[in-house]
This record gives sequence, C-alpha cells and structure tokens, in this order.
Amino acid sequence: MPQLGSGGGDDDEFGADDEMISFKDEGEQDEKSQGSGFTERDLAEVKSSLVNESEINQNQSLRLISKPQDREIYKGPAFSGYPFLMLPDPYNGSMSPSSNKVSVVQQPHGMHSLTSLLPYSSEPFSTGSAPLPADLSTKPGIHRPSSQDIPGFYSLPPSGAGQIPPSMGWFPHSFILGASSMHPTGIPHPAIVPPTGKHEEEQYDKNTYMKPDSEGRREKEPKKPVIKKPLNAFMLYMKEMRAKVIAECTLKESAAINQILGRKWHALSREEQAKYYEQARKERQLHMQLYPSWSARDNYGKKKKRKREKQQDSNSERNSAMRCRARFGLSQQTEWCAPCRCVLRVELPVLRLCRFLFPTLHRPLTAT
DNA sequence: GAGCCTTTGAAGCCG
DNA sequence: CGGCTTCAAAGGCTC
Repeated sequence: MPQLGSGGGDDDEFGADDEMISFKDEGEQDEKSQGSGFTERDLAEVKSSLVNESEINQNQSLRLISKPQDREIYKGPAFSGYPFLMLPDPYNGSMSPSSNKVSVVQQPHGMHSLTSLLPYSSEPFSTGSAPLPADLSTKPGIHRPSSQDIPGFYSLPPSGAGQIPPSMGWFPHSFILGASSMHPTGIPHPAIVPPTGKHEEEQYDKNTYMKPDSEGRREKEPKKPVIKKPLNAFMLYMKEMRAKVIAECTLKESAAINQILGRKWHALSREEQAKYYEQARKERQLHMQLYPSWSARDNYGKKKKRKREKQQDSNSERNSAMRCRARFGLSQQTEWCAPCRCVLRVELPVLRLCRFLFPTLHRPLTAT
C-alpha cells in the first residue's frame, strides 16, 4: 500500500521533501551534477516550485489521452470533486459520493454490520503515519472468522428492500440470482458472478444474470460461480467517478476515461484517497469473511493472457517506478521522471524543465 | 465475439 | 524478499 506508506514523518505536502533523487549506483549522479553545474538541491527547489502549479494545471493530464478528440472533449476541472451525489457511506454512516454504478461494497442499509467486527479504525489514516497493514487477516492474532461466524451480514431489515435506493444496484438483483450466486451461507454477494465471461457484470446489473431462455443452463450442470477479486481503492474510485467523468467529457471509451481517472486519482488529496483505501480494506475484509477459502489464484487463467510484449513494456515502466518509489520510500503520488531516472512529484512542465536543464541525461530508458 | 486498451492496487508466483 | 504477472471494472474499438 505504497500511498499510505509514503512515509513516516513525511510532510503534509510533498513539495517540501521532493528532491532530485537519482540512482547513485547507476553512475548517474556524477554525470548529472558535473555535467550541469546544478546541484540536486537546486533542481529540487526549482521543481518544487513548479509542483503546485503543475498540479493545478490538470489539463496536463490530457497529454496521456491519445486521441485528439479526447483532448478536445475533456475540459473539465481538475477534480470537481464531490459531493455530486451523496449516499450514506455504508461503512461509517457518513455521506459519500456515488454514481449509478455502485460498488459491491455498498450496503443497502446504513452501518455495515461487519464494521463493528473489523479491527481497524474508522478514521482515515493520518498523514505521515505508518503504512496500514495490507491485510489484517494475515496478521497474527487477528481472528478471521469463518462465514458461520458472521451470520446475516446481508440480511435485510424488515423494510430493507423497500429502502434501497435505485442506485444501490447490486443488492436488489442479488435476490434473483439464484443459488449459484449465493454464498454457501446463503448470503448473496456481488462478488459471486456467473462464469459467463466478459459482460457478466453488465448482465448482473441488468438483472439478466439468469439467461432469459434456459436452454444452455438446462443442459449443462451449473458451473461453479466465479468469485471475483474485491475491488481495490482505485477501482472503487473508478466506479464512483466514471459516470461523472463520462458526463463531463462525453467520452465513453474506457481506456481514455481511465487515463483521466488515473490523473484525477493522483490529484486527490490523501484524505480523499484514504476514504477509498479504507473502503477497499473493508471490502477485502468482507470478502475474506464471506469466502474464507477463496484465493485470487482461483481466477488466474480465466482471462486470456495479454499480448506479451506490450504487457512487458508497460510493466517495465511501472516496475521501474515501483522500484524507485520503494527504494526511497516515496509515495505513489510521486511520478516517474523516466529520462533522468529520478522520482519526483513532477508534472509535464517539470519534465520539460528537466529536459531543458539536463539534456544529456534524457536518453532512452533502457538502462533502467 | 474474443481480446485489446488503459488505469492503480492487491495478491500470487517464481527465482 | 524482490520482481514480475494477473486480475479487478468499463465500454469502445479492432480483428
């Protein structure tokens, strides 16, 4: 959980601590300082002064959008934020934004009954605190009850169904899913989906999980339902914000939307992100409670493998950044300045400045 | 119609 | 243990 782990004692804002951090053992350090006459501190100061500006200028995010029309279309504010549609937070009762698509973590009624069982604090993580444990259930001494220990997690209050707002998408149709989407405990849960492949979620949402004609279903014995991975913080954020971004920029292509959402995600404050990390953690906890024997491995191989080369290229850059962040204990909110192999909380203007100041450093990423 | 694209985070696998 | 891979959502797009 790198974003939470950025750092003991780290600053309230990154700028102060942002430094030009290079790979000293890669021979880059000397070249950089000697060749330019600038010290690392000099550049860090210059960059720090630009960080805020670059963050404000969120239109920079458009550089990642490949299609020209996308750049035209997306002119929304950096993060218009929420509330744009407030719904009770199922975990703490507070208000939280939502969209027409609702995360699987959402409960139809107020406080999640599991919440009281969960050992973590309801507070968002505090700035500069130690990283939150990724998985409390793996920590020694923390009880991980079996599903029998948590009866009635999804049981409805007498008037429960009638109180479900229309946007609480997953719950009502949980009732019509049939036994195949029931947890052994009898608790319906949206993470259980039929092994129908690509559009299962859509079918799920449209209450068409069970085939209209039962021809296929009748012949084959029911396949084992697929239990999906719990959504991580970013996925929860995407689910919430997708509709809003689509409305803002009129884009529909998910790849472009996701790029925007990725930028918005980075533009979120720690507190805002913390909300999603907390939700994701509760989601994982709930998932573990409901499906104690489930493993992410269960779903391996269910998707076709992506094209090897492309994936490796993509992963290579990601991993470079990950390595660098891990190495220096930096937050994910830092960005990878690939050319000069430093990690900063930089945006395009800073990268441009970096290229301008240190042209000799900006060569292909192959050495990383 | 299957798979790709694109994002971040979590978890599994492997050396 | 570090690095890499896969999957999670989404919907337009390509082959």
